[in-house]
Amino acid sequence: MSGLRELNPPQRKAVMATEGHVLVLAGAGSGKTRVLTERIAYLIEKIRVSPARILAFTFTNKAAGEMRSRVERLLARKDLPFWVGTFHATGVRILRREAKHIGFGNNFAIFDEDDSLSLVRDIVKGKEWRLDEHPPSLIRNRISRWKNALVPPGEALKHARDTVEELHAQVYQRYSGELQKCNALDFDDLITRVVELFTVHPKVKERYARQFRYVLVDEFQDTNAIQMVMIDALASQHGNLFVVGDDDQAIYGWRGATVENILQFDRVYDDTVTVRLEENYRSTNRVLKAANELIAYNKGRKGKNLWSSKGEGECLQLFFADDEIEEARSVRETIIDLIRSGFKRSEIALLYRTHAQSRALESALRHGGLPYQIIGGVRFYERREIKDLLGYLKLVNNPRDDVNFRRVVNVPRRGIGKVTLERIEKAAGTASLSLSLRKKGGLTEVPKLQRERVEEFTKLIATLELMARKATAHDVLVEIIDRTGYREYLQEDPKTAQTRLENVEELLVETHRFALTAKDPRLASFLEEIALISDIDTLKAEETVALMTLHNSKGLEYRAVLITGLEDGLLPHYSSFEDDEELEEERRLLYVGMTRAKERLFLFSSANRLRFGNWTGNKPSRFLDEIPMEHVEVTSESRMTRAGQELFKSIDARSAPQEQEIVVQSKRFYVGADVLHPTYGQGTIRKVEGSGRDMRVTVYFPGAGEKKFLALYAPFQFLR
DNA sequence: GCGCGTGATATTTTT
DNA sequence: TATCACGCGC
Repeated sequence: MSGLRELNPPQRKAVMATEGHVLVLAGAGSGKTRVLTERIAYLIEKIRVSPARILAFTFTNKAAGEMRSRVERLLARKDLPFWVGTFHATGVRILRREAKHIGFGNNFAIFDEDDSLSLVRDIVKGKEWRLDEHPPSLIRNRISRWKNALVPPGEALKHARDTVEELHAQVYQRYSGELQKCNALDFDDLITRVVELFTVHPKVKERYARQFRYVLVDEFQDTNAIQMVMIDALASQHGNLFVVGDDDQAIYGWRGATVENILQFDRVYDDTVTVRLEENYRSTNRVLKAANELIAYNKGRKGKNLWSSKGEGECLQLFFADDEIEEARSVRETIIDLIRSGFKRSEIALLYRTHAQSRALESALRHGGLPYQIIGGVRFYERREIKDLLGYLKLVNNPRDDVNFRRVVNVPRRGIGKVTLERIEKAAGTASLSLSLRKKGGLTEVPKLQRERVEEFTKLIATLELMARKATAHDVLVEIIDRTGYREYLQEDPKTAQTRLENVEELLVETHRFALTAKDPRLASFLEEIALISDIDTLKAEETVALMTLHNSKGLEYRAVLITGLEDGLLPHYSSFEDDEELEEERRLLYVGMTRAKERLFLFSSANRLRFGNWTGNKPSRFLDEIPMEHVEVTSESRMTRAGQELFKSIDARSAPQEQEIVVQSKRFYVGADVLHPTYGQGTIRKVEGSGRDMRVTVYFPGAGEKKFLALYAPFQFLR
């Protein structure tokens, strides 16, 4: 345990406060992963806790894997049986054992977003509603919200607030029935069903709560209400709950995450010990100060001030471009310069607000011959050909999966169209499609030719199913591609054939790799792995520049970070303009991006952008006004562009102490604010009078008494 | 049952 | 720009 000595005092406190409720407010780069791993190691080695009695939640599978290997390295042991995983993965783990209590087989399938959406779409179609009048994604969202509020399908109708919602409630009811029929759970179920299980079967809950003597949660600011219920249940027996988070990095409010979990924690558990980690080990002070000043504009926060002993560092660089092509070009040149000055490609990240922005950037990088990897975007597993093949694999793994039956029954085309499918459904009644077809003689209404085709398909699936019991996922996939003539089918369209075939090959490589490395190489295990995989989990340790959204950059760090698209409408995004809280979340998003940088931070803003094939104009992000210009160098190229010239006028105006600046700054002058004065030291604002240029503040300094200042010229630093 | 043309629509972020 | 639902004609 030599690691303990290397921790700073608050970190050590966080590691060693093993009993009761502990809330760690961990600023960006303050070593929270370190604290988590040291704490687990400490529990196992010093407190002598059996590893199986420790449960840790992480935000991604990748983080879970890293945490496990770091703990094992610390203790120089292998295969420690402590639980670490995402909420979803942990939910699956529990539900696999307890499925019978909630009326499912323990071999239940997991419906991904797409399966679940298809099911909603099928239900809407089945009701003969128009898809454009009843958008499946909207309904799916509504269902998700009901589920997360623990409203069962039977009661949704009562909760519906208008006639449209009443229709959605009908879909919800049907949707639940269909899931049951398919022996499948959707993403929401993986958590809500655990909570339901614990409510209906307190004995089961008790068993788990007794097992887990210590529960730890990372990225606590991005947990939602139902996850909190799950955490609380699991920690209910021993009451040893350790959560780590940073309210300034909460970026999943739109997904139902609530900072209230952090803000209320010490009120919910009155034995809470709070530890603050404010020393940053990641970034230089320029980066940190710029980020601190920006985030200080947010109101709803606990407040903290990060500092670093890493030295001043280099200025941030800001580049204004006329359009996104020029922006991409300067991104490329910046990266090339960085590499020339000794940066490795893998030490550089390129971030943006929306996936759509990656196009221009990718093309510039390709032209510069710069290898990159892109996280997310059009995801591999969402491509048509991959979905088809996975559809087969899913159906083979779980013949009750009607959603994937419908997806693949006529792919490649085998003459089973709409009408035949309807007849199959009618004949099946309430039974699942694939299974009912295995009984002879049901399809009397289907013409002979079609019936033979259906029988052939049924036989194919049954054969593959038999095979899948022993064979690897890879072998089953090879068989599917062969038997269905899937390659030939893709070749029918010469325009897309090549890329699609390459994707199929990639899937084959993927399953092959899985067959060689996985503990259980069989189909079910493969499908489970890919169901829970997240974009960021696919980030490979390669010598490439990483491209990703700001959301995906959470938890990562890079020597150099480039953030593009600092424009009003993009960052902050349009959708947040109306709502202060959403605007604050956008600000946090930029804060998260900025604090990923260890040494160099580059910001890019473009005056024009191509949207749906039309050029549209954008103003520079309002957040740029909130980053103090003393830490920022506007690149000389910007002076050359039209956009840059315009902007210079406003920046020059801004750097002179004028009305505008005071308006922006004024919200920082309020009674009770702590300030630091170069000669008088620390003080507190007692009084604020007037506004704009004439604003006066009275400050009380313990060493020097009360002093009055004109806010405009007050040489304060603000403390929190 | 299938293919094709047309027009509407999308880009916010995702476990 | 790229994709997809829809409807028509074969």
